[in-house]
Amino acid sequence: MTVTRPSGDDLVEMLAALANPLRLRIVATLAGGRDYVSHLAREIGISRPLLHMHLQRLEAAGLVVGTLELSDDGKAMKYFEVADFDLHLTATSLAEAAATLTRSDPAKGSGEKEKN
Amino acid sequence: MTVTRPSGDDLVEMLAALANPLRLRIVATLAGGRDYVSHLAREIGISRPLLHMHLQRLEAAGLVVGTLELSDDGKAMKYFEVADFDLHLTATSLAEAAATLTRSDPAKGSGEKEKN
DNA sequence: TGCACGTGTCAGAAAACGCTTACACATGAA
DNA sequence: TTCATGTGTAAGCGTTTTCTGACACGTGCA
Repeated sequence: MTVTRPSGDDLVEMLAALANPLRLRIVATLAGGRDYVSHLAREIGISRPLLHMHLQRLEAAGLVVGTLELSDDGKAMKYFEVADFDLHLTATSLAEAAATLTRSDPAKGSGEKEKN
Repeated sequence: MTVTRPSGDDLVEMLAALANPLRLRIVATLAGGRDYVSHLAREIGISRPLLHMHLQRLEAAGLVVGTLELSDDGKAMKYFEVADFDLHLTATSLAEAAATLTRSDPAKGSGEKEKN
């Protein structure tokens, strides 16, 4: 498996997505096999809207992938599975990522168009 | 360097500490050498109280270490340096960590004393 | 005595986050 | 038609996070 090397902003988003016990559990459960939203919600023991929100965050970070499929009885099911990521976090690897950060850099002033 | 393998709760705390552009930049700067709070605040371009708060979070997560020292002219200086960590994040490694989570486990009910 | 430098901490506001409840729509089966 | 299943989404609310500003204390030096 190749090591993922995201940009600074992307890394922050991925870390923020993983820095939550519920979302960590969601990824862990999906690591055991793909599942659809309603069933996964029952499996973990949380409400479906809440799971929906967390899955959105995980998918936005590129950690899980969702695909809308049609079951045999014609129902629309959204299946999720974990993406193929491999993050390596070290002081030096973080320094490399931080060098590519575009937002919140008071030192560089407002180089970019950052609607902070 | 040995790979750090924290518990689920500790991992969440470490990830939360890193999931912030400013704190990522702080770690990156400290990776280039130890520094004391006031100087580091000027270096990064943020206020000292704000940096103080971020350093507290990073230290609580075990990512940086602070030591209070006395300079030659008798001033109390708090020097910070990065800790020696090496996190490896994979779907399976996250699953292992998630298995040790103690908080927010609706499936297990409230096994622990969790003042949620 | 006053200024410059270091430390720490507190109060308050704006924004983001986590969660519940309720609503909308679709399908197949009783 | 009604129920059970699946989907999505919006409103509301309490908590946490993030940040500024002001205060406290200490030392050395002009």
